[in-house]
Amino acid sequence: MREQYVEAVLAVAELIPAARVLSYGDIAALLESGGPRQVGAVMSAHGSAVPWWRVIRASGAAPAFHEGRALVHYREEQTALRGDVDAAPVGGRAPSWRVDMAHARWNPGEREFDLIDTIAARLQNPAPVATMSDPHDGLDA
DNA sequence: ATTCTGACTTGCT
DNA sequence: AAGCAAGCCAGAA
Repeated sequence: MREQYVEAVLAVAELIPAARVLSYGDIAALLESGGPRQVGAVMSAHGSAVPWWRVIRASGAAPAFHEGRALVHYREEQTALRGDVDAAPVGGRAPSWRVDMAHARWNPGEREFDLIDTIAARLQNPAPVATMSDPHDGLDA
């Protein structure tokens, strides 16, 4: 997967405000590139440095294998949740709670949307900078 | 080139 | 509401 893609996904993840979330699929859609699984792959491998708990499954379920740590953050940020948060923190079974997507799903404002659009554009155009006024016609070599 | 796999989604029981 | 199958996208074996 291109390094650019990783950067783009992480960049979007960082834009998500506290107490709000986006699904893997949402991010793929915003970037108009790849799919939910690609975004998931990026988060899995490079997500540790960003607010990864704000990128979840479309169902509202927290990232697989990280439900516990995610819950800590949700409580901290007062993210809207549904279900029995206090019930059985037991391993094995799936958590009995979910993020309330209807209320916590983030809708990028015009400003953020532009920013994301720029990121998406850069993703498809490898070298958007410094080329337009540059007199170099062909890439020699 | 083919097959397997996964921090995913959706639709159908 | 919970489980299952199929679809999907890309990287790895």
